[in-house]
Amino acid sequence: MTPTSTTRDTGTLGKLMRLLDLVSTAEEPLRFSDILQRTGEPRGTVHRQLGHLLEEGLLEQGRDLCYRPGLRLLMLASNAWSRNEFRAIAAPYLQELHAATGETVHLGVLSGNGVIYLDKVESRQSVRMHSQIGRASPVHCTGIGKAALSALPPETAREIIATLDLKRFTDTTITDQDLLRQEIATIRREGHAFDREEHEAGIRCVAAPIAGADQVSAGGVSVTAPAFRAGEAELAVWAPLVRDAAARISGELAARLGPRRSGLSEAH
Amino acid sequence: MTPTSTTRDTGTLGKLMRLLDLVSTAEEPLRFSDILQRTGEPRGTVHRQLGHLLEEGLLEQGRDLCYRPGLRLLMLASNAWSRNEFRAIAAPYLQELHAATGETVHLGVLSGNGVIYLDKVESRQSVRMHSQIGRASPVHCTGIGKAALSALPPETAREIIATLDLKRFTDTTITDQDLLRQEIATIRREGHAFDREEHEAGIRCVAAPIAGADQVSAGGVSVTAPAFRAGEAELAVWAPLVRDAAARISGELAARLGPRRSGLSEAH
DNA sequence: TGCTCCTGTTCCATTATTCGGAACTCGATT
DNA sequence: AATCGAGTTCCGAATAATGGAACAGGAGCA
Repeated sequence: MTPTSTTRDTGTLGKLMRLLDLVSTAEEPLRFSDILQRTGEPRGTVHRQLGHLLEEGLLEQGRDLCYRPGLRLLMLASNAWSRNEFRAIAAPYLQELHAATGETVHLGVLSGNGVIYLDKVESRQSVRMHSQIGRASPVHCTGIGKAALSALPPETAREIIATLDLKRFTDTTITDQDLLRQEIATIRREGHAFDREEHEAGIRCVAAPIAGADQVSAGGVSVTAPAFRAGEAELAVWAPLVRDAAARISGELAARLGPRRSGLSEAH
Repeated sequence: MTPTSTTRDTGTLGKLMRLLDLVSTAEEPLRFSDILQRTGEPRGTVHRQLGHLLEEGLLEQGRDLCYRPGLRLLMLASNAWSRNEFRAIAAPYLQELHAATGETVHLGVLSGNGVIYLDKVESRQSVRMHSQIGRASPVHCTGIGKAALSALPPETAREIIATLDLKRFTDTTITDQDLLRQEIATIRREGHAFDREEHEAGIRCVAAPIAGADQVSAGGVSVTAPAFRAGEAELAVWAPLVRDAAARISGELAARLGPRRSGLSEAH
Protein backbone atom coordinates (compact mmCIF):
# COMPACT_ATOMS: atom_id res chain seq x y z
CA MET A 1 0.00 0.00 0.00
CA THR A 2 2.78 2.41 0.88
CA PRO A 3 4.61 3.59 -2.21
CA THR A 4 7.83 2.07 -0.90
CA SER A 5 6.38 -1.38 -0.35
CA THR A 6 7.44 -3.90 -2.94
CA THR A 7 4.03 -4.79 -4.24
CA ARG A 8 4.82 -6.25 -7.59
CA ASP A 9 2.01 -5.60 -9.99
CA THR A 10 3.21 -7.41 -13.04
CA GLY A 11 0.10 -9.48 -13.47
CA THR A 12 0.53 -12.82 -15.11
CA LEU A 13 4.26 -12.38 -15.61
CA GLY A 14 4.80 -11.85 -11.90
CA LYS A 15 3.12 -15.10 -11.03
CA LEU A 16 5.11 -17.00 -13.63
CA MET A 17 8.37 -15.48 -12.47
CA ARG A 18 7.64 -16.43 -8.88
CA LEU A 19 7.18 -19.97 -10.08
CA LEU A 20 10.38 -19.84 -12.12
CA ASP A 21 12.27 -18.53 -9.11
CA LEU A 22 10.86 -21.27 -6.97
CA VAL A 23 12.10 -23.96 -9.30
CA SER A 24 15.41 -22.35 -10.14
CA THR A 25 16.42 -21.68 -6.55
CA ALA A 26 15.24 -25.00 -5.15
CA GLU A 27 18.01 -27.09 -3.67
CA GLU A 28 16.68 -30.26 -5.22
CA PRO A 29 14.67 -30.83 -8.41
CA LEU A 30 10.97 -30.40 -7.76
CA ARG A 31 8.12 -32.58 -8.90
CA PHE A 32 4.69 -31.29 -9.69
CA SER A 33 3.35 -32.06 -6.25
CA ASP A 34 6.24 -30.34 -4.51
CA ILE A 35 5.57 -27.18 -6.46
CA LEU A 36 1.87 -27.48 -5.84
CA GLN A 37 2.47 -27.71 -2.15
CA ARG A 38 4.94 -24.85 -1.96
CA THR A 39 2.81 -22.42 -3.90
CA GLY A 40 -0.54 -23.28 -2.41
CA GLU A 41 -2.20 -22.47 -5.71
CA PRO A 42 -4.82 -24.77 -7.19
CA ARG A 43 -3.74 -27.73 -9.31
CA GLY A 44 -5.12 -26.60 -12.65
CA THR A 45 -3.49 -23.22 -12.39
CA VAL A 46 -0.03 -24.45 -11.49
CA HIS A 47 -0.19 -27.10 -14.14
CA ARG A 48 -0.96 -24.66 -16.90
CA GLN A 49 1.65 -22.19 -15.71
CA LEU A 50 4.35 -24.85 -15.64
CA GLY A 51 3.22 -25.98 -19.07
CA HIS A 52 3.77 -22.53 -20.47
CA LEU A 53 7.19 -22.21 -18.86
CA LEU A 54 8.13 -25.60 -20.31
CA GLU A 55 6.96 -24.69 -23.76
CA GLU A 56 9.02 -21.51 -23.71
CA GLY A 57 12.11 -23.45 -22.62
CA LEU A 58 12.43 -21.54 -19.36
CA LEU A 59 11.92 -24.83 -17.57
CA GLU A 60 12.63 -28.40 -18.54
CA GLN A 61 11.12 -31.63 -17.41
CA GLY A 62 13.03 -34.90 -17.53
CA ARG A 63 11.88 -38.47 -17.46
CA ASP A 64 11.64 -38.33 -13.70
CA LEU A 65 8.95 -35.64 -14.08
CA CYS A 66 11.10 -33.22 -12.15
CA TYR A 67 11.20 -29.60 -13.21
CA ARG A 68 14.55 -27.92 -13.74
CA PRO A 69 15.69 -24.53 -15.06
CA GLY A 70 15.81 -24.58 -18.84
CA LEU A 71 18.53 -23.86 -21.36
CA ARG A 72 16.63 -20.85 -22.65
CA LEU A 73 17.81 -19.06 -19.55
CA LEU A 74 21.43 -19.67 -20.48
CA MET A 75 20.86 -18.36 -23.98
CA LEU A 76 19.13 -15.23 -22.76
CA ALA A 77 21.84 -14.60 -20.19
CA SER A 78 24.54 -15.15 -22.78
CA ASN A 79 23.08 -12.30 -24.80
CA ALA A 80 22.59 -10.14 -21.76
CA TRP A 81 26.19 -10.65 -20.74
CA SER A 82 27.85 -10.17 -24.10
CA ARG A 83 25.85 -7.05 -24.88
CA ASN A 84 26.37 -5.46 -21.48
CA GLU A 85 28.16 -2.18 -22.10
CA PHE A 86 29.36 -1.79 -18.56
CA ARG A 87 31.06 -5.18 -18.60
CA ALA A 88 32.56 -4.53 -22.04
CA ILE A 89 33.99 -1.19 -21.00
CA ALA A 90 35.47 -2.59 -17.81
CA ALA A 91 36.99 -5.76 -19.28
CA PRO A 92 40.40 -4.39 -20.34
CA TYR A 93 40.86 -2.64 -17.02
CA LEU A 94 40.14 -5.86 -15.17
CA GLN A 95 42.82 -7.62 -17.20
CA GLU A 96 45.23 -4.84 -16.44
CA LEU A 97 44.48 -5.00 -12.75
CA HIS A 98 44.95 -8.74 -12.79
CA ALA A 99 48.27 -8.38 -14.57
CA ALA A 100 49.43 -5.84 -11.99
CA THR A 101 48.42 -7.82 -8.92
CA GLY A 102 48.44 -11.42 -10.04
CA GLU A 103 45.29 -12.04 -8.02
CA THR A 104 41.63 -12.61 -8.82
CA VAL A 105 39.75 -9.55 -10.01
CA HIS A 106 35.98 -9.10 -9.83
CA LEU A 107 33.50 -6.69 -11.38
CA GLY A 108 30.11 -6.35 -9.72
CA VAL A 109 27.08 -4.11 -9.48
CA LEU A 110 24.50 -3.39 -6.86
CA SER A 111 21.15 -4.86 -7.73
CA GLY A 112 18.24 -4.96 -5.35
CA ASN A 113 19.64 -6.05 -2.03
CA GLY A 114 22.60 -7.95 -3.39
CA VAL A 115 25.77 -7.66 -5.42
CA ILE A 116 25.74 -9.30 -8.83
CA TYR A 117 29.09 -10.35 -10.26
CA LEU A 118 29.38 -9.38 -13.89
CA ASP A 119 32.89 -10.55 -14.63
CA LYS A 120 35.92 -12.19 -13.13
CA VAL A 121 39.55 -12.64 -14.11
CA GLU A 122 41.61 -15.19 -12.28
CA SER A 123 44.97 -16.76 -12.68
CA ARG A 124 44.06 -20.36 -12.17
CA GLN A 125 41.07 -22.04 -13.64
CA SER A 126 38.99 -23.05 -10.69
CA VAL A 127 36.10 -25.43 -10.71
CA ARG A 128 33.75 -22.67 -9.63
CA MET A 129 34.91 -20.53 -12.48
CA HIS A 130 31.73 -19.62 -14.26
CA SER A 131 29.45 -20.10 -11.34
CA GLN A 132 30.35 -16.72 -9.94
CA ILE A 133 29.07 -14.79 -12.92
CA GLY A 134 25.50 -13.75 -12.24
CA ARG A 135 25.70 -14.96 -8.69
CA ALA A 136 24.18 -12.71 -6.04
CA SER A 137 26.25 -12.04 -2.93
CA PRO A 138 25.53 -10.02 0.20
CA VAL A 139 26.27 -6.29 0.20
CA HIS A 140 27.32 -5.70 3.78
CA CYS A 141 30.27 -8.08 3.87
CA THR A 142 31.79 -7.85 0.43
CA GLY A 143 34.30 -5.30 -0.76
CA ILE A 144 32.35 -4.51 -3.90
CA GLY A 145 29.09 -4.24 -1.99
CA LYS A 146 30.45 -1.76 0.51
CA ALA A 147 32.35 0.20 -2.13
CA ALA A 148 29.23 0.45 -4.28
CA LEU A 149 27.21 1.79 -1.34
CA SER A 150 29.83 4.48 -0.85
CA ALA A 151 29.27 5.67 -4.43
CA LEU A 152 25.60 6.36 -3.82
CA PRO A 153 24.20 9.51 -2.24
CA PRO A 154 24.25 8.99 1.56
CA GLU A 155 20.46 9.14 1.64
CA THR A 156 20.10 6.34 -0.88
CA ALA A 157 22.78 4.28 0.83
CA ARG A 158 21.01 4.68 4.15
CA GLU A 159 17.74 3.50 2.65
CA ILE A 160 19.36 0.45 1.12
CA ILE A 161 21.19 -0.40 4.33
CA ALA A 162 17.89 -0.28 6.19
CA THR A 163 16.53 -3.03 3.95
CA LEU A 164 19.57 -5.31 4.24
CA ASP A 165 19.64 -8.44 6.31
CA LEU A 166 23.01 -8.04 8.03
CA LYS A 167 23.61 -11.72 8.41
CA ARG A 168 26.77 -12.84 10.17
CA PHE A 169 29.13 -14.97 8.10
CA THR A 170 32.36 -14.76 10.09
CA ASP A 171 33.39 -13.08 13.33
CA THR A 172 34.45 -9.93 11.50
CA THR A 173 31.18 -9.48 9.63
CA ILE A 174 29.55 -6.11 10.30
CA THR A 175 26.09 -6.88 11.60
CA ASP A 176 25.09 -3.49 12.94
CA GLN A 177 23.48 -0.78 10.80
CA ASP A 178 25.26 2.07 12.53
CA LEU A 179 28.66 0.46 12.23
CA LEU A 180 27.97 -0.26 8.58
CA ARG A 181 27.04 3.36 7.95
CA GLN A 182 30.27 4.47 9.63
CA GLU A 183 32.23 1.98 7.53
CA ILE A 184 30.62 3.36 4.37
CA ALA A 185 31.50 6.91 5.43
CA THR A 186 35.13 5.87 5.90
CA ILE A 187 35.14 4.16 2.52
CA ARG A 188 33.67 7.26 0.91
CA ARG A 189 36.52 9.30 2.40
CA GLU A 190 39.34 6.91 1.53
CA GLY A 191 38.08 5.80 -1.85
CA HIS A 192 38.42 2.08 -1.25
CA ALA A 193 36.84 -0.70 0.79
CA PHE A 194 38.42 -3.66 2.51
CA ASP A 195 36.90 -7.01 3.20
CA ARG A 196 39.00 -8.62 5.92
CA GLU A 197 37.47 -12.07 6.00
CA GLU A 198 34.02 -10.62 6.60
CA HIS A 199 32.28 -12.93 4.18
CA GLU A 200 34.46 -15.97 4.03
CA ALA A 201 37.14 -16.98 6.48
CA GLY A 202 40.58 -16.85 4.87
CA ILE A 203 39.53 -14.52 2.04
CA ARG A 204 40.35 -10.84 1.95
CA CYS A 205 39.89 -8.15 -0.66
CA VAL A 206 40.22 -4.51 -1.63
CA ALA A 207 37.53 -2.87 -3.71
CA ALA A 208 36.84 0.56 -5.20
CA PRO A 209 33.54 2.09 -6.26
CA ILE A 210 32.34 2.79 -9.78
CA ALA A 211 29.62 5.39 -9.97
CA GLY A 212 26.83 5.05 -12.48
CA ALA A 213 26.00 8.00 -14.66
CA ASP A 214 22.74 8.36 -12.80
CA GLN A 215 22.64 8.64 -9.03
CA VAL A 216 20.89 5.36 -8.40
CA SER A 217 23.27 2.76 -9.79
CA ALA A 218 26.68 1.75 -8.56
CA GLY A 219 29.20 -1.02 -8.82
CA GLY A 220 32.78 -1.79 -8.02
CA VAL A 221 36.02 -3.58 -8.84
CA SER A 222 37.94 -5.71 -6.42
CA VAL A 223 41.13 -7.70 -5.99
CA THR A 224 40.63 -10.82 -3.91
CA ALA A 225 43.18 -13.16 -2.39
CA PRO A 226 43.61 -15.73 0.34
CA ALA A 227 44.51 -14.11 3.66
CA PHE A 228 48.06 -15.50 3.69
CA ARG A 229 48.81 -13.67 0.44
CA ALA A 230 46.84 -10.56 1.40
CA GLY A 231 48.34 -9.02 4.51
CA GLU A 232 47.91 -5.37 5.36
CA ALA A 233 50.99 -4.54 3.31
CA GLU A 234 49.61 -6.15 0.16
CA LEU A 235 46.18 -4.60 0.63
CA ALA A 236 47.83 -1.20 0.98
CA VAL A 237 49.76 -1.73 -2.25
CA TRP A 238 46.72 -2.91 -4.19
CA ALA A 239 44.37 -0.20 -2.94
CA PRO A 240 45.64 2.60 -5.21
CA LEU A 241 45.72 0.22 -8.18
CA VAL A 242 42.12 -0.74 -7.61
CA ARG A 243 41.09 2.87 -7.08
CA ASP A 244 42.83 3.84 -10.28
CA ALA A 245 41.16 1.11 -12.31
CA ALA A 246 37.76 2.03 -10.89
CA ALA A 247 38.32 5.69 -11.63
CA ARG A 248 39.28 4.99 -15.21
CA ILE A 249 36.27 2.74 -15.72
CA SER A 250 34.04 5.44 -14.24
CA GLY A 251 35.61 7.95 -16.56
CA GLU A 252 35.18 5.94 -19.70
CA LEU A 253 31.66 5.06 -18.64
CA ALA A 254 30.78 8.73 -18.34
CA ALA A 255 32.51 9.58 -21.60
CA ARG A 256 31.04 6.72 -23.61
CA LEU A 257 27.54 6.98 -22.26
CA GLY A 258 27.31 10.73 -21.94
CA PRO A 259 25.43 12.73 -19.35
CA ARG A 260 22.06 11.46 -20.43
CA ARG A 261 22.81 7.77 -20.63
CA SER A 262 23.55 4.96 -18.25
CA GLY A 263 24.92 1.53 -18.78
CA LEU A 264 24.62 0.35 -15.22
CA SER A 265 21.42 -1.15 -14.09
CA GLU A 266 18.87 0.82 -12.20
CA ALA A 267 19.11 0.26 -8.50
CA HIS A 268 16.02 -1.35 -7.22
CA MET B 1 -3.49 -23.85 -37.85
CA THR B 2 -2.28 -27.32 -38.68
CA PRO B 3 -1.67 -29.28 -35.51
CA THR B 4 1.95 -29.90 -36.49
CA SER B 5 2.77 -26.26 -37.03
CA THR B 6 4.81 -24.68 -34.31
CA THR B 7 2.12 -22.36 -33.09
CA ARG B 8 3.26 -21.47 -29.62
CA ASP B 9 0.25 -21.31 -27.39
CA THR B 10 1.80 -19.91 -24.29
CA GLY B 11 -0.62 -17.04 -24.04
CA THR B 12 0.66 -13.94 -22.36
CA LEU B 13 4.04 -15.45 -21.60
CA GLY B 14 4.72 -16.16 -25.25
CA LYS B 15 4.13 -12.55 -26.21
CA LEU B 16 6.37 -11.30 -23.46
CA MET B 17 9.13 -13.74 -24.38
CA ARG B 18 8.99 -12.64 -28.00
CA LEU B 19 9.50 -9.12 -26.77
CA LEU B 20 12.34 -10.18 -24.50
CA ASP B 21 14.01 -12.01 -27.35
CA LEU B 22 13.64 -9.01 -29.58
CA VAL B 23 15.42 -6.76 -27.12
CA SER B 24 18.02 -9.27 -26.03
CA THR B 25 19.11 -10.26 -29.54
CA ALA B 26 19.05 -6.76 -30.98
CA GLU B 27 22.45 -5.59 -32.19
CA GLU B 28 21.96 -2.15 -30.73
CA PRO B 29 19.97 -0.96 -27.72
CA LEU B 30 16.37 -0.29 -28.68
CA ARG B 31 14.22 2.64 -27.74
CA PHE B 32 10.51 2.45 -27.24
CA SER B 33 9.72 3.52 -30.78
CA ASP B 34 12.09 0.98 -32.29
CA ILE B 35 10.36 -1.80 -30.43
CA LEU B 36 6.98 -0.43 -31.31
CA GLN B 37 7.88 -0.42 -34.96
CA ARG B 38 9.42 -3.90 -34.99
CA THR B 39 6.50 -5.55 -33.24
CA GLY B 40 3.68 -3.72 -34.97
CA GLU B 41 1.61 -3.98 -31.80
CA PRO B 42 -0.32 -0.98 -30.48
CA ARG B 43 1.45 1.51 -28.26
CA GLY B 44 -0.43 0.91 -25.05
CA THR B 45 0.11 -2.81 -25.23
CA VAL B 46 3.84 -2.67 -25.88
CA HIS B 47 4.29 -0.08 -23.22
CA ARG B 48 2.62 -2.15 -20.55
CA GLN B 49 4.43 -5.32 -21.57
CA LEU B 50 7.80 -3.56 -21.40
CA GLY B 51 6.79 -2.12 -18.07
CA HIS B 52 6.18 -5.57 -16.68
CA LEU B 53 9.47 -6.89 -18.01
CA LEU B 54 11.25 -3.92 -16.46
CA GLU B 55 9.58 -4.39 -13.12
CA GLU B 56 10.63 -8.03 -13.04
CA GLY B 57 14.22 -7.12 -13.86
CA LEU B 58 14.22 -9.06 -17.10
CA LEU B 59 14.84 -5.80 -18.90
CA GLU B 60 16.48 -2.59 -17.83
CA GLN B 61 16.10 0.95 -19.04
CA GLY B 62 18.85 3.50 -18.67
CA ARG B 63 18.77 7.26 -18.80
CA ASP B 64 18.85 7.12 -22.57
CA LEU B 65 15.46 5.35 -22.47
CA CYS B 66 16.97 2.38 -24.25
CA TYR B 67 15.92 -1.08 -23.23
CA ARG B 68 18.58 -3.68 -22.44
CA PRO B 69 18.55 -7.21 -21.07
CA GLY B 70 18.36 -7.17 -17.29
CA LEU B 71 20.54 -8.61 -14.56
CA ARG B 72 17.74 -10.91 -13.47
CA LEU B 73 18.59 -13.01 -16.50
CA LEU B 74 22.14 -13.49 -15.24
CA MET B 75 20.92 -14.53 -11.83
CA LEU B 76 18.47 -17.02 -13.24
CA ALA B 77 21.08 -18.45 -15.58
CA SER B 78 23.58 -18.69 -12.77
CA ASN B 79 21.18 -20.93 -10.89
CA ALA B 80 20.33 -22.92 -14.00
CA TRP B 81 23.99 -23.49 -14.67
CA SER B 82 25.13 -24.39 -11.19
CA ARG B 83 22.23 -26.77 -10.62
CA ASN B 84 22.56 -28.48 -13.98
CA GLU B 85 23.25 -32.12 -13.24
CA PHE B 86 24.61 -32.91 -16.66
CA ARG B 87 27.21 -30.18 -16.40
CA ALA B 88 28.11 -31.17 -12.87
CA ILE B 89 28.61 -34.81 -13.80
CA ALA B 90 30.71 -33.96 -16.83
CA ALA B 91 32.93 -31.33 -15.19
CA PRO B 92 35.68 -33.60 -13.82
CA TYR B 93 35.94 -35.48 -17.11
CA LEU B 94 36.34 -32.22 -18.97
CA GLN B 95 39.22 -31.27 -16.67
CA GLU B 96 40.78 -34.65 -17.23
CA LEU B 97 40.46 -34.34 -20.98
CA HIS B 98 41.98 -30.91 -20.86
CA ALA B 99 44.87 -32.18 -18.77
CA ALA B 100 45.49 -35.00 -21.27
CA THR B 101 45.38 -32.86 -24.41
CA GLY B 102 46.35 -29.38 -23.24
CA GLU B 103 43.71 -27.93 -25.54
CA THR B 104 40.33 -26.30 -25.10
CA VAL B 105 37.54 -28.66 -24.11
CA HIS B 106 33.83 -28.00 -24.65
CA LEU B 107 30.63 -29.56 -23.38
CA GLY B 108 27.45 -28.90 -25.32
CA VAL B 109 23.94 -30.17 -25.87
CA LEU B 110 21.50 -30.16 -28.73
CA SER B 111 18.66 -27.77 -28.16
CA GLY B 112 16.14 -26.84 -30.78
CA ASN B 113 18.13 -26.27 -33.95
CA GLY B 114 21.37 -25.32 -32.32
CA VAL B 115 24.11 -26.48 -30.00
CA ILE B 116 24.25 -24.82 -26.59
CA TYR B 117 27.60 -24.78 -24.86
CA LEU B 118 27.26 -25.72 -21.20
CA ASP B 119 30.87 -25.63 -20.16
CA LYS B 120 34.37 -24.95 -21.32
CA VAL B 121 37.87 -25.58 -20.03
CA GLU B 122 40.74 -23.79 -21.64
CA SER B 123 44.36 -23.25 -20.91
CA ARG B 124 44.61 -19.55 -21.48
CA GLN B 125 42.13 -17.03 -20.32
CA SER B 126 40.74 -15.48 -23.46
CA VAL B 127 38.72 -12.35 -23.66
CA ARG B 128 35.74 -14.29 -24.97
CA MET B 129 35.96 -16.69 -22.07
CA HIS B 130 32.51 -16.58 -20.59
CA SER B 131 30.72 -15.52 -23.71
CA GLN B 132 30.68 -19.07 -25.01
CA ILE B 133 28.64 -20.49 -22.17
CA GLY B 134 25.00 -20.43 -23.17
CA ARG B 135 25.86 -19.40 -26.68
CA ALA B 136 24.02 -21.16 -29.48
CA SER B 137 26.08 -22.47 -32.40
CA PRO B 138 25.09 -24.24 -35.60
CA VAL B 139 24.71 -28.02 -35.57
CA HIS B 140 25.87 -28.96 -39.04
CA CYS B 141 29.36 -27.54 -38.83
CA THR B 142 30.43 -28.14 -35.26
CA GLY B 143 31.96 -31.30 -33.87
CA ILE B 144 29.58 -31.44 -30.93
CA GLY B 145 26.58 -30.78 -33.14
CA LYS B 146 27.39 -33.60 -35.53
CA ALA B 147 28.36 -35.97 -32.74
CA ALA B 148 25.13 -35.28 -30.90
CA LEU B 149 23.11 -36.01 -34.03
CA SER B 150 24.83 -39.37 -34.29
CA ALA B 151 23.63 -40.27 -30.81
CA LEU B 152 19.99 -39.86 -31.76
CA PRO B 153 17.89 -42.50 -33.50
CA PRO B 154 18.43 -42.08 -37.29
CA GLU B 155 14.79 -41.12 -37.70
CA THR B 156 15.03 -38.29 -35.19
CA ALA B 157 18.35 -37.14 -36.62
CA ARG B 158 16.85 -37.06 -40.11
CA GLU B 159 13.95 -34.94 -38.91
CA ILE B 160 16.23 -32.47 -37.20
CA ILE B 161 18.53 -32.25 -40.22
CA ALA B 162 15.52 -31.44 -42.36
CA THR B 163 14.82 -28.37 -40.26
CA LEU B 164 18.40 -27.06 -40.23
CA ASP B 165 19.59 -24.12 -42.22
CA LEU B 166 22.82 -25.54 -43.65
CA LYS B 167 24.51 -22.19 -43.94
CA ARG B 168 28.01 -22.08 -45.38
CA PHE B 169 30.68 -20.69 -43.05
CA THR B 170 33.88 -21.88 -44.75
CA ASP B 171 34.69 -23.80 -47.88
CA THR B 172 34.61 -27.12 -46.03
CA THR B 173 31.17 -26.55 -44.46
CA ILE B 174 28.71 -29.32 -45.32
CA THR B 175 25.75 -27.60 -46.92
CA ASP B 176 23.94 -30.59 -48.37
CA GLN B 177 21.42 -32.65 -46.42
CA ASP B 178 22.43 -35.94 -48.03
CA LEU B 179 26.11 -35.38 -47.39
CA LEU B 180 25.35 -34.43 -43.80
CA ARG B 181 23.34 -37.62 -43.32
CA GLN B 182 26.24 -39.64 -44.70
CA GLU B 183 28.63 -37.82 -42.41
CA ILE B 184 26.39 -38.59 -39.42
CA ALA B 185 26.32 -42.27 -40.43
CA THR B 186 30.10 -42.34 -40.54
CA ILE B 187 30.32 -40.65 -37.15
CA ARG B 188 27.85 -43.15 -35.71
CA ARG B 189 30.11 -45.97 -36.96
CA GLU B 190 33.40 -44.50 -35.81
CA GLY B 191 32.21 -42.99 -32.54
CA HIS B 192 33.70 -39.56 -33.08
CA ALA B 193 33.19 -36.48 -35.22
CA PHE B 194 35.72 -34.13 -36.76
CA ASP B 195 35.32 -30.48 -37.54
CA ARG B 196 38.03 -29.63 -40.04
CA GLU B 197 37.59 -25.87 -40.23
CA GLU B 198 33.93 -26.26 -41.16
CA HIS B 199 32.72 -23.50 -38.89
CA GLU B 200 35.68 -21.21 -38.52
CA ALA B 201 38.77 -21.08 -40.69
CA GLY B 202 41.84 -22.19 -38.76
CA ILE B 203 39.90 -24.03 -36.06
CA ARG B 204 39.62 -27.81 -35.95
CA CYS B 205 38.13 -30.18 -33.41
CA VAL B 206 37.29 -33.77 -32.46
CA ALA B 207 34.05 -34.52 -30.65
CA ALA B 208 32.27 -37.59 -29.27
CA PRO B 209 28.57 -38.05 -28.55
CA ILE B 210 26.90 -38.31 -25.16
CA ALA B 211 23.52 -39.98 -25.25
CA GLY B 212 20.74 -38.78 -23.02
CA ALA B 213 18.87 -41.34 -20.95
CA ASP B 214 15.83 -40.76 -23.11
CA GLN B 215 16.03 -41.05 -26.87
CA VAL B 216 15.39 -37.43 -27.61
CA SER B 217 18.28 -35.62 -25.97
CA ALA B 218 21.93 -35.68 -26.88
CA GLY B 219 25.10 -33.76 -26.37
CA GLY B 220 28.82 -34.07 -26.82
CA VAL B 221 32.35 -33.30 -25.67
CA SER B 222 35.03 -31.87 -27.88
CA VAL B 223 38.66 -30.90 -28.00
CA THR B 224 39.28 -27.80 -30.09
CA ALA B 225 42.54 -26.35 -31.32
CA PRO B 226 43.96 -24.05 -33.97
CA ALA B 227 44.67 -25.93 -37.20
CA PHE B 228 48.45 -25.62 -36.89
CA ARG B 229 48.34 -27.54 -33.61
CA ALA B 230 45.63 -29.95 -34.76
CA GLY B 231 46.91 -31.90 -37.74
CA GLU B 232 45.52 -35.31 -38.69
CA ALA B 233 48.02 -36.94 -36.34
CA GLU B 234 46.87 -34.97 -33.33
CA LEU B 235 43.21 -35.45 -34.14
CA ALA B 236 43.82 -39.19 -34.36
CA VAL B 237 45.52 -39.18 -30.95
CA TRP B 238 42.78 -37.14 -29.30
CA ALA B 239 39.88 -39.08 -30.80
CA PRO B 240 40.05 -42.07 -28.46
CA LEU B 241 40.55 -39.79 -25.46
CA VAL B 242 37.45 -37.82 -26.35
CA ARG B 243 35.47 -41.00 -27.03
CA ASP B 244 36.53 -42.38 -23.68
CA ALA B 245 35.56 -39.23 -21.78
CA ALA B 246 32.19 -39.15 -23.53
CA ALA B 247 31.58 -42.80 -22.78
CA ARG B 248 32.35 -42.36 -19.12
CA ILE B 249 30.12 -39.31 -18.87
CA SER B 250 27.33 -41.26 -20.59
CA GLY B 251 27.88 -44.08 -18.15
CA GLU B 252 27.75 -41.98 -15.05
CA LEU B 253 24.77 -40.13 -16.43
CA ALA B 254 22.89 -43.38 -16.86
CA ALA B 255 23.95 -44.62 -13.45
CA ARG B 256 23.21 -41.44 -11.57
CA LEU B 257 19.94 -40.67 -13.23
CA GLY B 258 18.62 -44.17 -13.58
CA PRO B 259 16.52 -45.62 -16.36
CA ARG B 260 13.59 -43.34 -15.64
CA ARG B 261 15.40 -40.05 -15.37
CA SER B 262 17.11 -37.61 -17.63
CA GLY B 263 19.33 -34.65 -16.93
CA LEU B 264 19.70 -33.56 -20.51
CA SER B 265 17.21 -31.21 -21.93
CA GLU B 266 14.38 -32.38 -24.08
CA ALA B 267 15.14 -32.01 -27.75
CA HIS B 268 12.84 -29.56 -29.36
C1' DT C 1 7.61 33.31 -27.55
C1' DG C 2 4.55 30.33 -29.86
C1' DC C 3 4.11 26.49 -32.86
C1' DT C 4 4.81 21.78 -34.46
C1' DC C 5 6.59 17.29 -34.38
C1' DC C 6 8.14 13.39 -32.22
C1' DT C 7 8.56 10.60 -28.20
C1' DG C 8 7.00 8.48 -24.21
C1' DT C 9 3.04 7.89 -20.89
C1' DT C 10 -1.70 7.24 -19.02
C1' DC C 11 -6.61 5.98 -19.14
C1' DC C 12 -10.63 2.83 -19.56
C1' DA C 13 -14.41 0.18 -21.89
C1' DT C 14 -14.00 -4.00 -24.53
C1' DT C 15 -12.24 -8.45 -25.18
C1' DA C 16 -9.57 -12.47 -24.48
C1' DT C 17 -7.07 -15.01 -21.03
C1' DT C 18 -6.34 -16.90 -16.76
C1' DC C 19 -8.32 -18.96 -12.77
C1' DG C 20 -9.61 -22.84 -10.05
C1' DG C 21 -12.88 -26.36 -8.60
C1' DA C 22 -14.04 -30.82 -9.97
C1' DA C 23 -13.86 -34.74 -12.80
C1' DC C 24 -10.72 -37.91 -15.26
C1' DT C 25 -6.61 -41.14 -16.29
C1' DC C 26 -3.07 -44.12 -15.11
C1' DG C 27 0.34 -46.80 -12.19
C1' DA C 28 1.72 -48.46 -8.09
C1' DT C 29 0.48 -50.46 -3.78
C1' DT C 30 -2.29 -53.22 -0.48
C1' DA D 1 -9.91 -55.82 -7.18
C1' DA D 2 -9.81 -51.71 -4.66
C1' DT D 3 -7.38 -47.84 -3.09
C1' DC D 4 -4.27 -44.27 -3.17
C1' DG D 5 -1.49 -40.72 -5.06
C1' DA D 6 0.35 -38.28 -8.95
C1' DG D 7 -0.44 -36.05 -13.14
C1' DT D 8 -3.79 -34.25 -16.57
C1' DT D 9 -8.00 -32.18 -18.64
C1' DC D 10 -12.27 -29.35 -18.73
C1' DC D 11 -15.32 -25.27 -18.48
C1' DG D 12 -18.08 -21.38 -16.18
C1' DA D 13 -16.63 -17.42 -13.48
C1' DA D 14 -13.30 -14.01 -12.42
C1' DT D 15 -9.51 -11.39 -13.90
C1' DA D 16 -6.07 -9.44 -16.67
C1' DA D 17 -4.63 -7.93 -21.29
C1' DT D 18 -5.92 -5.21 -25.16
C1' DG D 19 -5.69 -1.11 -28.00
C1' DG D 20 -7.71 3.19 -29.31
C1' DA D 21 -7.48 7.80 -27.97
C1' DA D 22 -6.21 11.44 -25.05
C1' DC D 23 -2.28 13.44 -22.30
C1' DA D 24 2.53 15.22 -21.23
C1' DG D 25 6.73 17.38 -22.48
C1' DG D 26 10.93 18.26 -24.77
C1' DA D 27 13.59 19.59 -29.16
C1' DG D 28 13.73 22.19 -33.15
C1' DC D 29 12.19 26.06 -35.76
C1' DA D 30 10.10 30.51 -37.30
